[in-house]
Amino acid sequence: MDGHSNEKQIARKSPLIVIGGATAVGKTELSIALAKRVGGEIINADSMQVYRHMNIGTAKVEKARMQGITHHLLSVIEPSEEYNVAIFQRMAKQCISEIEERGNIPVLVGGSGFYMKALLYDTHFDERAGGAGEREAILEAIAREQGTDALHEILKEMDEDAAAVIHPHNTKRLIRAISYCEQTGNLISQHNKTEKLRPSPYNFCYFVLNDHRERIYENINLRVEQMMEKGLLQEVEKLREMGLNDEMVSMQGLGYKEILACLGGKCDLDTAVTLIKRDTRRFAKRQLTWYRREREVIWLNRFEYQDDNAVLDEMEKHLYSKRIAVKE
RNA sequence: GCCCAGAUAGCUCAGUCGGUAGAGCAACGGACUGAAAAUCCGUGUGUCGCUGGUUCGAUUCCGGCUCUGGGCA
Repeated sequence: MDGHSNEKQIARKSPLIVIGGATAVGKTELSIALAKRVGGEIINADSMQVYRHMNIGTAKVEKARMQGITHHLLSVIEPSEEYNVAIFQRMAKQCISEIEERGNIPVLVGGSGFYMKALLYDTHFDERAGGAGEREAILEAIAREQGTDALHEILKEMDEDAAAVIHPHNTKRLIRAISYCEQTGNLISQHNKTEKLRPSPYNFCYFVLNDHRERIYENINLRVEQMMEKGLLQEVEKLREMGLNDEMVSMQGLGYKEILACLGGKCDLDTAVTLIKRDTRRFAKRQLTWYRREREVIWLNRFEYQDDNAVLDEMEKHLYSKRIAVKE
């Protein structure tokens, strides 16, 4: 392929800027600054910031810090409502087309790598294989009564390749694989194989903001303290009064599940805070593992730059080379 | 100044009747395709304070030194 036709192809695809990175690394501020520079609108790719009434624990941006930049998919779902990758993908795609109509650039920002990947590579989600239903409940009961190995055996009968890859203890994965096969008649291993090869429909730049691990951990510890000062306890109390409990997906968010356990008398507040810090650190580590595996990622190590402006300059260089957000 | 105890993983400690070492917590690595801030898997990461001596061989025994507790002056 020669340079000319390559350029033509790039020009045909929709532009998309993606910013990922571990929690508390500084994505929010940087993304707003970039959006200001390139004329962007931000789409939130965070599985917890979508919920309403969950502001302190999710470190959601306040209106004042947005500097006039439009943010999408923030506080748009009730904590009792269902939300997952497929829903996120559908909503985010809608956002992208609206942003394009306005002549702006979509900037996908968040820490949920799975969500970002689903949008970026337009992963196909079969409508027949929905979320948690009766079948899932039955499979869960089997796991409880007969052990997860029983589920593994069931999957082995249906999809040997999937069974070889999913660990016998990973109940969630096993249930998903089994119900996918049952509901669609297809093999999940086959589905994953084809989705992996799907090219992105976007002309994108995928940035991952990073810093020294120690620095990230310091930020996390500090941020959790600040959350407590801002009234995380009261926020969770309010959610509890609204009737939310630890069964709900939204209440499995970091900070929420620990405080909820504390309110339920399972531990004291100091222990809960320590656990939030530790679990958030572990989460950051998992996020990094995810991004490390992603191909086509542009790593931005904060410690290699003078300041945020230098980071932004670097980002613009990459955008320019892809003909994204080029100013005439 | 003298006496006693201790010094082993990032932390708290165990142990080796002399054959280069574990436990808990913390940490680290990985997987992930409709719960993803979820779920699951894997890994000890160490000059056994320093320095001489005895010994085939010392983290272990002996001497000296340093540091940290506690006690007596």
